[in-house]
Parts: sequence; C-alpha cells; structure tokens
Amino acid sequence: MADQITKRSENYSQWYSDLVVKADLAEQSSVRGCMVIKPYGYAIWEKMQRTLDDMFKATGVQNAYFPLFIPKSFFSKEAEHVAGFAKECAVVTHHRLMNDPGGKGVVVDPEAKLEEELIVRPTSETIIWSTYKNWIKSWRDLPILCNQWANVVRWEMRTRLFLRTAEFLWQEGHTAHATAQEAMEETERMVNVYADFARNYMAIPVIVGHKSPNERFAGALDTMTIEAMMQDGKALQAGTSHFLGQNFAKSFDVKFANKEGQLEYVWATSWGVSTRLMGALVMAHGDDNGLVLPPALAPIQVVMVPIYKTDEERSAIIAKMEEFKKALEAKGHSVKIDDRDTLRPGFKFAEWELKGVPVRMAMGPRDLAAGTVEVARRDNMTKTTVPLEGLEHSVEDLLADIQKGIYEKALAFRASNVEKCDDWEEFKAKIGTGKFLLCHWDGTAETEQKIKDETKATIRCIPVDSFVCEEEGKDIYSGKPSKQRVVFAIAY
RNA sequence: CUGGAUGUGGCGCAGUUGGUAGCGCACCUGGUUAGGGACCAGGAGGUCGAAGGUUCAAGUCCUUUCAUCCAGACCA
Repeated sequence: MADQITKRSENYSQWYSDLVVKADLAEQSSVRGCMVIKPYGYAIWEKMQRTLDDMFKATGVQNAYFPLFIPKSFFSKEAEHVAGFAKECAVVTHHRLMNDPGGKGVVVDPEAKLEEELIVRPTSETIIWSTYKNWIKSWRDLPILCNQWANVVRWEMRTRLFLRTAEFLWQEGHTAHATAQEAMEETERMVNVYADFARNYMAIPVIVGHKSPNERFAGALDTMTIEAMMQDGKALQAGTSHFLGQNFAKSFDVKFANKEGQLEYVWATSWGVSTRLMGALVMAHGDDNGLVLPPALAPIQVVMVPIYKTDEERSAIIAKMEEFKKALEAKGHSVKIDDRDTLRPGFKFAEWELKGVPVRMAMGPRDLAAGTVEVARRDNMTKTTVPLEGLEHSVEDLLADIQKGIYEKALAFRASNVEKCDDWEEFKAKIGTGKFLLCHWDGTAETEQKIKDETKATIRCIPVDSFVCEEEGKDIYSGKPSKQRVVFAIAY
C-alpha cells in the first residue's frame, strides 16, 4: 500500500478510479462494462438503500418487483422512449445452448430462437405500465405508489466504475395518479426526498431544478433533477424524478373510471437513483488520503486501533476497547476493533483513512495507564488525546460535527465555483475551468444545442431552490430576452 | 464507431544493436520490531495477450487478431 493515491489535480478521473479500487469499494469486472461491488462498497450502498427506503415509505410508497425481461413489443409502444434507449439495449434472442458439433465447448442452439426477443430492462416503465393496466380500473385504485430495487442494463459505449456501468443497481419508483396535479406533486415530492438524502446523509449540496426539454428523460413531459458539483467542478446528475404526463397511460391504454363514471387516462411519474450515488460520494468528499465518508452512511463510524508490544498489553487494551465498544454500540454507533496482529498501527491508520472511516481511536500502553484515548477525525485529520471516561456520551456530537463539517466543506467549495456570467467570451473562457455558470437562456433548444456544440456545456437545470434567479435579462449566446438564469456546466 | 496509447509473475513496471527474462510491491518461512504505511535473511511464482511468419536463435523484427485504458459521440 506504499503507493499513494494519484494527485487529484493531475488527472481527476484516474484519481477517482484508483480511489474506488484502493478503498476496496469496487473493481472492474472481466465482464464487459460491468463492475464487481466489493463487500465494503456494498455496505455503503446498503446503508443508502435502507435510508432511502425508509424515506420512500414515509411518503406512502411500497416496494414491489417486476420482471427483468421486457418483450420487444412492450418496449416499442412509447415512441420517444424507444428512441431514447434503443441504442443501448441488451437483447435475449435464444433460450438454450448445446454442445458444439465441432467439439469446441458450447454454442447457441439455433433451434432455440425466441419467437419474440426479450429486452433486458434498461428501465422498467414499459413492463410496469403493461402491468398497471390490469391493476387500474377505478379512481378507487389510485394512486399506485410502487418502488422497486433492481438491476438494469444499459449497453453504454464507455463505462466508468459506479458512474456509468453496463449493469447498475438502482431503485425506480413508478406511480399512477388520477390527476396531473397529483402526479406533478409526486414528482416534486420525490425529487425533494432525493435532495434531503443528498444533503443530510451524503453531505452533498445539490441544486434542485427542472431539466430543459433537451435533457429530459425519454418520454417525460418534465424531468426534475438534483445536480451535484464534484471536486473537479463538473456536474453530476445524482437523481431524477419525471412527470410522465399521460404518455405511458396512452401507450399502454391504462384508463380509470372517475367519480363521474367517465374513463380517463392515468397520470404517471417515475423517479430513480442508482449506484452512481456511490461515485458522487467518492468524488464529492475524497481527498489525497482516500475516501471521506459522512458518518450517516459510513459502515464503520469508529475504528479502534490497539497499540502494543506484548501479548499482555494486547489483551488488556483490547479488553478495554471491547468494553468501550459495547458502550458506543449501545448508543447506536457502528464500531470496529482492528485487532489484526500482523499489521503495524501506522499501516492500519493509513488503511482506515483510505477507507474513509470518520473517527479513529487509538489506544496504547500510555493511554491505558492514563485512562485516555487518541481520537482522530478523518474530515480534518486532527488528533486529540482525551479521557476515555464518559467519552461514549460525546461521540454522537463528534459524528454530527463531522457530518456537518463535510457538508459545509462541500458547500464552500461549490460556493466558490458558482458564478453569474453575462458575457459569451467570458463563458467560453470559464466553463472549462470547473465552474457552474448562472446565465440567462432564451428557452430554445437551438441555443442550448449551439452552446453545447461550442463548449460541451449543458444546462444542468433550471433551479427551483438554490440559485433561483428570476430576473429579466438577455440570453448569453443569442441575446434574446430571458426571464431567469439557468445553471450551465460540463457534466459527467 | 473515430482518434491516441498499452498488453511481460497477483499488482505496478524495466528489458539496449534479436542471444534463451529481471526489478519494486504483494505473497510464504524465520527472526527482530510495534504511538503514522517496519527491517533483515531466505523462498516460491512468468511457455512475455493470442495465432502465424522471418531467423541457427524472437519479449524484441513482420503480418493478422483479441483485449484493456484514455479522449470524443451516448448516457443514471
């Protein structure tokens, strides 16, 4: 482990990949474009899952599960949807293998060709709406608020651990409502759940807003998003919530009888976040010593490292630690004692820092004698020696302080990299330097596209909470009138 | 798919004008160590991505092919 994480400034994406691998989160699979999530990485994901799941359920959402395979005919019913995903679908064409007649392993049995090909879901709107058709008859059946935790497959051309893999884990919520207003409220409710989660658990400040028509989900009337700034100043779309209007209801012929007995099409939403959030966590907080995990999501909040020479010292210190661990666990903290006998303390310090554990406590013979423990914070790398007596009562405050500290650091970083910009030359000069630029936009897709072609920058969102700036102005590119500023950035 | 690069022990790399493969880390054994990534001694591990060709001789030269990475297009 002597080799350090590459400096972020030199090559950010290399730094990111190294960190993901060295912190033991995940690795590239030998399967094309896929990743293996390792136990430590998965533990973080599980914690995210549990937290989100509770948040969803608090809004009345229930979990369900729908098939992995989608018949091709379902998929092609919604025209925009199919156009958006057609280029990246894995397709099942056969259902059997056979021994190669030439004796070389196995081959696909040509006799076993499927009558209708099956698409491995890139998202589940189509299979779910073909199912909802059977569930919905009356206004009394609405709303339906379902979420599924699942894997999906998108055959992306270029992949990157967590950020864009051919297979990824996510949750997708799919809701059905009687009115447009209800559906729009649901869309907003869920994007706000994501924003709360990002801010309060991931400690990542995000901008909530609407996507421009160009950047919308395929088949949506409106897409809301949370946009986060990574440490290289690029934007990461961390979660989306879509108002699907009646598009899917019409494509799948899902109608309900309203209170007046008339048939109406159902209004829909869908919303999702994925293992990409893991990438966001790494890129938002990591430093050159490794990962920095917010206590709210850290699988291990406190790691204890014993320091000793003799077996007697070892057992005495570990006994003391076990006792203290119980006290901390009683307070709801997750604690690990690193009692590996073959590694030296300095090695363990470095390793747990690499893994981003928020608090490290070290105890040696000196501490044992004095009744103290060395407490080190991962977020600001400070160390203090404090009395062990009663310490369990202040760990909660310490973790809360670290959680807050990490958020505020990220917030300060973003604040220093968001600017208003009203001059096109200035825009071109600054956009590549890792800035979010708040600019006037005339609202046309043409202008947006031209800006993208010239600078690679896209409209990340039209903000609705942070950085809202509704004022008259002129489009940065076309000079046409504009009513509000939008967020431009280079995105992942 | 378009550009650029790289394939040599588990990982990271070196290998000169072709001469029969080496280093660091990791690993195994023993010992000394232990408050910030230990040290010493010994040891194990590779038909050099694959196929073909040139040659007395190929990691090195030629041809073909496969894979991976980076930058684009696409995207949660």
